[in-house]
Amino acid sequence: MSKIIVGIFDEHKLTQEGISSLLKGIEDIEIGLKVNTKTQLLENIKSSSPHILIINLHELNSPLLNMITQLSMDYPQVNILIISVRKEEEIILKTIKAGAKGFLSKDTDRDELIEAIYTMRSGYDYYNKSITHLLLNKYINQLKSEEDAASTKNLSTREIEIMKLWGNSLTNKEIAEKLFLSVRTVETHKNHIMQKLNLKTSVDLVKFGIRNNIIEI
Amino acid sequence: MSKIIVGIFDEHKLTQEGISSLLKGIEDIEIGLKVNTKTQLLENIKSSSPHILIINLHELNSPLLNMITQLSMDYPQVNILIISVRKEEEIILKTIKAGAKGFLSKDTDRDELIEAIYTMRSGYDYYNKSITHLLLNKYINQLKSEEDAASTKNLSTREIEIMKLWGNSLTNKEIAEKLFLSVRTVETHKNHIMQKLNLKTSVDLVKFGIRNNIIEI
DNA sequence: CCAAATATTACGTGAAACACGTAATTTTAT
DNA sequence: ATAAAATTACGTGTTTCACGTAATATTTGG
Repeated sequence: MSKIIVGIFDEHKLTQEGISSLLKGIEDIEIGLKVNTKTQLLENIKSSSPHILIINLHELNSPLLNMITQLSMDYPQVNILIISVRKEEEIILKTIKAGAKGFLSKDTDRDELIEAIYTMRSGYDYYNKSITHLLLNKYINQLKSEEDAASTKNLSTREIEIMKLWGNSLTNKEIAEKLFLSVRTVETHKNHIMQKLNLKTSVDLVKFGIRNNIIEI
Repeated sequence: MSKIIVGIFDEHKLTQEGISSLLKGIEDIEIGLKVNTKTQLLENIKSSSPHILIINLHELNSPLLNMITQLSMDYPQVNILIISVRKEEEIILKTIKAGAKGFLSKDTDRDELIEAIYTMRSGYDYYNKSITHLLLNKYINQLKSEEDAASTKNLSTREIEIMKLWGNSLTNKEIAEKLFLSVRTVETHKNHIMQKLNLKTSVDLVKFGIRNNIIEI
């Protein structure tokens, strides 16, 4: 395969140099674009046509996010790799949704950067481990608090199950079919839930479910 | 550090041999336990006390899941690493919730298996990339559907007003009295809201209201 | 181990809410 | 000025809710 052309967009010249120097001397990689402003980037991206565009994201603001969206639509062959010191869920997800194909957080070393570039050159996405952990932790906390809610308010397994399905917009009939129960049984379970939780309306039940991570919003 | 003692539980002897051979010849790793049944595992786990217990999960059933839960409670020093050809969200999350510290899907190569073992020996969790993708996709889909809903909100003042009251746990009758309307009118407004937002159930309406700051949670 | 408590299943009945249509009157926007 | 949208309201059939009763089944505490 021919050389991988890498572009670097970084509003801070110094950090840009840092990233650039990390990649210097790698035979397969050629840095074909180094820009500090949006204008420079848009002027030169076409002629340099990098395979990978590294964007060092110092802070997430909507102009930058829009730029990423725009780039990924106008130049789909350019794979955008975000580097960011911050790794809040919001930032990661928004950039990926905007079209970024990779994300590296601050605890990434040179080897991983290179690995990411190769991976993305082959057409795959690359997200580093801290992101997996971030997402997993969220999931697991969700699962845990689900249990907490169930146990503190002494809802039974079946009740939680039905609440979940109902909170997922299933009708009583659909729930009944899914669980091989009669509609009346589903209703009874729901009655019991309302009694146990001392709730007045089903609106309250949805809210309770959301607050306690039983129902996804 | 002394050798890492690895145990392998696999109901299929052949695949067990495969995993075992992948690890053969690595100086730091010693395979101290190779079992095919739950009974064998429980009989020998204590004496062999592996640092890592690889469980090849051919299919997820509750006895296996319970076994994982039990093991992780009874032998917290044994780090459980799940290997599974399947990678449905449910399986991954359930095993992790049951106490597994690592998960590798079928597209894992030998190097990654070894990396996972070293990582877990150091006390960290290890989940491979396909899992990140799985979780990310779920998040992104969620974000997308949220946006669609928000962009479609051309609700009238009256509709918002009724939605708010309803979201405050008032019944249709109460809303009607408060606004000097007939119950039927309140119903009509709610019908219109549902149509405009293209929602199926009132559960969805509560969620929409909360997401769009119309209903307080 | 057994009694008591809880969970799970299910029905009856009347009231409330929902789905889907129709429709008159008023307000808004082009 | 006139089309589009908002506000009001009803008809009718279906579904859900509230509240009770009740037969197993399972779990748990003494």
